[in-house]
Amino acid sequence: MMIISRIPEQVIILNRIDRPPTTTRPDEGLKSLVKVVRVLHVFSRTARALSLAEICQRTGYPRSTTHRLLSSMREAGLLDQDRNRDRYRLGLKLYELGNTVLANMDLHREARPYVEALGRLTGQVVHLAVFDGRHAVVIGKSESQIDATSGAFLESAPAHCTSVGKAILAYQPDAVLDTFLAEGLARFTDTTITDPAVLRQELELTRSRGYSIDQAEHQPGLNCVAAPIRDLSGRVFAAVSVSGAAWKTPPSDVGRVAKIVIHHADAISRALGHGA
Amino acid sequence: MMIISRIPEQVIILNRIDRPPTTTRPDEGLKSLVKVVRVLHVFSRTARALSLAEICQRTGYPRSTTHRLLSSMREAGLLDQDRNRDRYRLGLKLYELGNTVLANMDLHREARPYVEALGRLTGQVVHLAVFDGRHAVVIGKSESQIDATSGAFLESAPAHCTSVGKAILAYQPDAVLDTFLAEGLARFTDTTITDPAVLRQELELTRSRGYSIDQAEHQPGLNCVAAPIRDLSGRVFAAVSVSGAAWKTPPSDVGRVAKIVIHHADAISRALGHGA
DNA sequence: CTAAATTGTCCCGTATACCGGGATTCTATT
DNA sequence: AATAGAATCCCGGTATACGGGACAATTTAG
Repeated sequence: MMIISRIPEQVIILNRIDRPPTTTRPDEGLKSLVKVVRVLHVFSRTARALSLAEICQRTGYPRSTTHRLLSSMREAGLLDQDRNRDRYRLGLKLYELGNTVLANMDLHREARPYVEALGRLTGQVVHLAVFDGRHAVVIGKSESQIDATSGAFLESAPAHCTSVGKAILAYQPDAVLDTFLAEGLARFTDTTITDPAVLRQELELTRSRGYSIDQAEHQPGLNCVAAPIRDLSGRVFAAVSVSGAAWKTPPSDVGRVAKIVIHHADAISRALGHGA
Repeated sequence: MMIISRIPEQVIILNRIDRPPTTTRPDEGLKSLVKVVRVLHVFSRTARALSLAEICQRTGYPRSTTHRLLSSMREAGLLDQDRNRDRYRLGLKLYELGNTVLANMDLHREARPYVEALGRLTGQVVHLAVFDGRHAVVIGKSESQIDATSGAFLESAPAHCTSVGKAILAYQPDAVLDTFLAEGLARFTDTTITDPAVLRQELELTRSRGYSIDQAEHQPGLNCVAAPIRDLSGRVFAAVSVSGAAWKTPPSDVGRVAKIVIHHADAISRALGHGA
């Protein structure tokens, strides 16, 4: 008995005419997928394992719905469940997918020549890093380019106390920055920025001049200058930096070095298709 | 034997007679989520960027459906799209989620004492690694335990030529192994196993004796012995190994060392809740 | 340069797959 | 053993996603 849908046939023709931009909402698409992603985002480094009730509370979804959702996600491998009746956590499959993302980045190939050139030009160590929401993960280095497809070293450091981290952070949407700040800013040296308000100012400054600096905020005696790299959709997702011992890099040099770093970073962005 | 549904209601019969016409299966849950995951799995290290048509072809879904699906996934951040009308690839958000999975693993905490004990007992270097579908990623080492929450080094090597890799691979479901083999086995030394059939045999052997060995298959002159680690659902997802210079470890020692490695690996599994 | 073929996007009625209140079962606590 | 609280299951009703097909934007062929 389906009496539900009975739409007047006359209206149909008119449909094509009215194409006012306001009526067509950005329509988030599949409703269930929105829910799934929402659930995934409930997990974080401080919320590693959550019960059904906790997930309900944080998402606002009804218990029954959430339960079905979680079961399906577990079945699909997006979530793992501690034993049979216990808490949920992010699934191992996500780790696998994440590593595939990293391995498939064009950044490895495209950035190599620029990273090496930058190393030769400055005579200092150059780092290439991507952002994972919390850390700046180093995927390339002058003199020892990393090849993610055949085994590699990966080094990572918190984003708030490294030049690459701040260069990326400065261009993230507010939501990302808020999430980042929510987990706290650990101190590493006596110059590490641990006050969220101060960091926001620092990022503002970084945006305004186009490059970031690290004054021994992670490792004592080590200064760095970094500039952001954009993917072909224009989003900042990586950065390059030049590092040097503090006593070897007088403040007067920073501006000069920064220009070179920015130039190379922009070249990498272009190689990735940004603005093409 | 199997009673599918215990609802012998006579009343309902009129309304929905056909209960088990097509779906007698354990009901995979949200249909759309199954599709989403299927699409995610179409991507791999050899299929980095795919067009709508290619994805349709590989999944078998109709164009229209796939298009809607891809749009929603892009909106959700699960996929990124090169420019506006171009290919799709796995989204950066997946990388972020993957790193969260790694950071949230109890393995870091729980395994540390056992890894260190194993290092003291054998006097050799001990590695703790997890599997990402392709590589064995080292997340812990005797003498220098890695803390994923505050910055770290990660070293990874292909699974087919390391003891940790083979220990994990030996216990993976067929589908995972097939995917792994499909991308080829790179040669590193003259003992590296590059023939899929030979590797399958080797894994069979590994299963039967409970530990794996690496006879200089990745680095010349370096032998290793590894044993699998299970999470609390019983799945093998990690392994520990002991490495030593080939000339220092006579074949007669392998059995003795393997026993110790297995013992510690099992202890870690238990600490994670396996069999509790 | 035009035409044909291919590929991406949009529309819409329909069928179905999901929603969520509430009953039921299971586990933890007193 | 009894109670409370959480997780799981059920089922009617309806919102939602499906997918054929039209249309638009490319690319390739002529």
